[in-house]
Amino acid sequence: MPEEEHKSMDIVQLPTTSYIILGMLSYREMSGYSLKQLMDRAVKHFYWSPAKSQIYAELRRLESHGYVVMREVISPQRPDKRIYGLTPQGLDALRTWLDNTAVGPDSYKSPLLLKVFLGHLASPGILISQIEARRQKLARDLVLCEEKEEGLIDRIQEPLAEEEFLFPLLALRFNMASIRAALTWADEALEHLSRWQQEKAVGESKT
Amino acid sequence: MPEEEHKSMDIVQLPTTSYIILGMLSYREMSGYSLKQLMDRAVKHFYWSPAKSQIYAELRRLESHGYVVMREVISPQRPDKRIYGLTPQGLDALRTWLDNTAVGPDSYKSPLLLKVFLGHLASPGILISQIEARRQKLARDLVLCEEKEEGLIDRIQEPLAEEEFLFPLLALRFNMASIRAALTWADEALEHLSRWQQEKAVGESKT
DNA sequence: GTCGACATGTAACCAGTTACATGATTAA
DNA sequence: TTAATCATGTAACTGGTTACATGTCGAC
Repeated sequence: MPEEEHKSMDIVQLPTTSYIILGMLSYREMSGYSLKQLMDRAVKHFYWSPAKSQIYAELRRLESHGYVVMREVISPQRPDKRIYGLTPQGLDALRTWLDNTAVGPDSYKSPLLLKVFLGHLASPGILISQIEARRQKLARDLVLCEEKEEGLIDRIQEPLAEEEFLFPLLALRFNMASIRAALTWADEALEHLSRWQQEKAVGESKT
Repeated sequence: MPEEEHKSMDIVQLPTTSYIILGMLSYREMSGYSLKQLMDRAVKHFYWSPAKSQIYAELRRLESHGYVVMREVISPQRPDKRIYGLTPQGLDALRTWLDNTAVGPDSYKSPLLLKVFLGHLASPGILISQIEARRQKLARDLVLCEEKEEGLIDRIQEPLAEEEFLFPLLALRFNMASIRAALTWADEALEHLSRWQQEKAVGESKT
């Protein structure tokens, strides 16, 4: 049986970060600097935002693959800029990645949960205050999300603009759902832990 | 050569991974091999599980700090083992880290959410099937969590054992809350996306 | 007689961070 | 004058992965 040949010109394996950048550039061309700002606002919450030094390096790599093109903007007033734009090949690579059904697994790293997990070695009061601090941060984040959501919903009502805001809205809704779940969990955990703290205090006073 | 002297007095700042390992060794002494297995089962879900090569390297580093001690178990039948145990200094370092109120922020990386966010460039059918696949995986994970939860609740009822299982239970409950939130989100997202798919199909048939 | 569990490691590599370096403009 | 924002980068480093290397034992 003859082997099936798929001749594909330069299939390059890029890390996820590269595709984030290509994705951001699909909205509009941008400098490394503004890319960093956009990623801090938009993707940090469900993925992450690389250090600026890495963004600049990544842009140069993408350029070497022909996925983006650089254009220098020299200004007498402002600092010089390097504006990067997506090429057809870049868009193609991005689409191929998006439509690849193999989606990597989520990774969740929570130092707080780790401390909870090892709580038997911690000081009850400190553990409780760590969770309380987190609960407050979550509450603040939720408010920010709600404000952002309103802005998106307003703009989604405009005709012809639905597609542009549906996807960011879905991503935002995921964040909000996660935050609400974490808040509920924190309340429950704090109840358990205050009982534990009391029991521990009683146990120690008896000795 | 008396060059090798462990430096337990140093104020060393170790990566989180080191403290996970110290934490695992606080339950019982273990080999690198069984450490890896335990971490895959217990901490992978709310933190992550390093590659085995890293665990072995990390154990050697912890040993050089005097936080763990190694004992070789030579067996004629089984492969030789290196069993690592927590030292008082190691426990001390772990407790200090746990009680440090500066808790690092959670980091959440979801390639799926990234694909959703960039959904305007994706093929509707494929994006939907990616989310559906995820929903099924989440449902399976939830069942596994529920089973684990029952086991923990059973053992938490036993007197004197509460502390030992309260903390793993709290961590597990966090997972479950996150999974349930993600499932609800997926249902909502799939509804939105199927409407989008239809609209896109109508729009294209008109041209 | 091959496969999976047990068990430990090395070497090469890559991804990503931090600290450093430069320098203009604008606002307090 | 101090600080923030704009703007781009280099160098040194660390954390972590993958692939490779080595070997035994028990089960099918």
